[in-house]
Amino acid sequence: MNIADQIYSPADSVNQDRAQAIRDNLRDAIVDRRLAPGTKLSEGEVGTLFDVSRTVARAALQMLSFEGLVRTERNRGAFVANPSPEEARQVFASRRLIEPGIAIAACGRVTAADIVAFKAQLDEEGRFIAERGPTARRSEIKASGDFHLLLAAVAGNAILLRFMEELVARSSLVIALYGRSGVSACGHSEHTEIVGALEGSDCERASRLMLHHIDHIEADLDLRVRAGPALKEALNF
Amino acid sequence: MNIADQIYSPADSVNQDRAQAIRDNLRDAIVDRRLAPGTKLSEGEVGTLFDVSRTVARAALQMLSFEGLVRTERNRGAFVANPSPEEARQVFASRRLIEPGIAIAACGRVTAADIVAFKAQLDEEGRFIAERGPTARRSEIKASGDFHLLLAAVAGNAILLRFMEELVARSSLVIALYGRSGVSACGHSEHTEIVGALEGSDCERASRLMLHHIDHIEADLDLRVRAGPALKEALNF
DNA sequence: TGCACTCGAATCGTATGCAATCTTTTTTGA
DNA sequence: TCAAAAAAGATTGCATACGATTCGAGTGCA
Repeated sequence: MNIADQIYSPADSVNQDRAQAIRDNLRDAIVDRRLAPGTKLSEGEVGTLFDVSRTVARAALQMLSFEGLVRTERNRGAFVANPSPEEARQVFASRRLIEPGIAIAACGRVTAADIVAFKAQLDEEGRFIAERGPTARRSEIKASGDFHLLLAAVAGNAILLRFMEELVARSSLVIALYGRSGVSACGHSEHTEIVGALEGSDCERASRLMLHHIDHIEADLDLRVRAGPALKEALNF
Repeated sequence: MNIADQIYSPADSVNQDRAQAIRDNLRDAIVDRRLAPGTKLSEGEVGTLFDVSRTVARAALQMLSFEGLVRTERNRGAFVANPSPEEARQVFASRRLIEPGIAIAACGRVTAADIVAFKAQLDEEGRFIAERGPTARRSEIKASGDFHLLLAAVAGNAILLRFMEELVARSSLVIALYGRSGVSACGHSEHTEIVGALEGSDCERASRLMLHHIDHIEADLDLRVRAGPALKEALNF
């Protein structure tokens, strides 16, 4: 359990029903790539898997569809989203627009307690990076996304936090598809630098570092279309 | 029918099912204030009203809930959202962060055809402002929101467009609750100026004008808490 | 009169069933 | 042998049914 979760999960989990829990579960599975893009998620299958009726499974899939993590086709079913290069660009364009501003907002509101939380977060990231094995890799991916979410949480705007949740999740999908280095391309050292800027209340620098950071992540992608989308689709089943 | 709709509706309406249509209908009703904040939207009522089963009505309400236009309470029902002053501030903080960037993006991509569309949009706004009566007022509110959506559509980023759809809708709700001047506070002349900047390819100016524009809208609000949220709730039924 | 309690109406949460639609396989004819 | 048509199978879209929960009115008791 990480800090960012502790901040924004309560509002979510207290919130509603079983559908939410299933959504969270599937979301995590998609984000840390246990579910490959294109994987079919039939209502019945999800239902039996979580031991609920199709009604509830359907609601969970609908939520994921709103977040852009799942694409639904009428009378065909739901599939883990398979973002096109163009969508990938839009995800990162959105992050470039929003996250520097979030960094500034967070910088203006950050408390000593927040800094402690950030340090803990960085430690956790570092631990997973040091470890070996696919489980550690998955945790590392999640942790590096959680850094950005923690920043958004500190910024104190629930709406922007939700937008960031969506963008971070979709980024993970994009990196899974188009990342060059198999590992999470989210530089740990850059996160550390950003926290340093926050600690020094150098908001302008925090913002600039964030922008560069996003550029670096995107630069690690190979956004050329590969083999045409039709074939790509075909390969996924 | 306005231009912005023509741009982004197809993807929506082709998309799914009847639930989407009901969502659009309710959304419009909320946005142009035929449904007051706090109004109860029971699944059964919505279902009979649109002549569908509760299943479909429920799906529509779930969508609205994701967009923040409707608040649902477990085992109690759905209500038109009643944003607090704090939420209102967050809506506008988000817009201040995003829309100047959208203005720049739009400025860099705007075509002659887009300019024509903008002019048509401005004309429509002007027409509704000149007209009298509640219907014209509602159309005016919608049109002034559509200006911002058209700009986002021109910017060419589907993700940001969706974010803006949500923010514009919630803004309308906020203005309904906290607006000082009964009328839409979205200055028509400022829209005109922004289009002028776009036409002259003065991106920096377009961005600056947008920021001021948002500030002006927010400045027209009275965000003091009135009589406590509990009483406010009580007054709504 | 005031308070606690019980009962009932309304509404939601969830499961299930049937029809419609899409996909795949089989059959049929050239 | 191959292509086109037809049937079978799987999955979704939607409606309906039933249990669970909440809120409020009415009742009994102090």
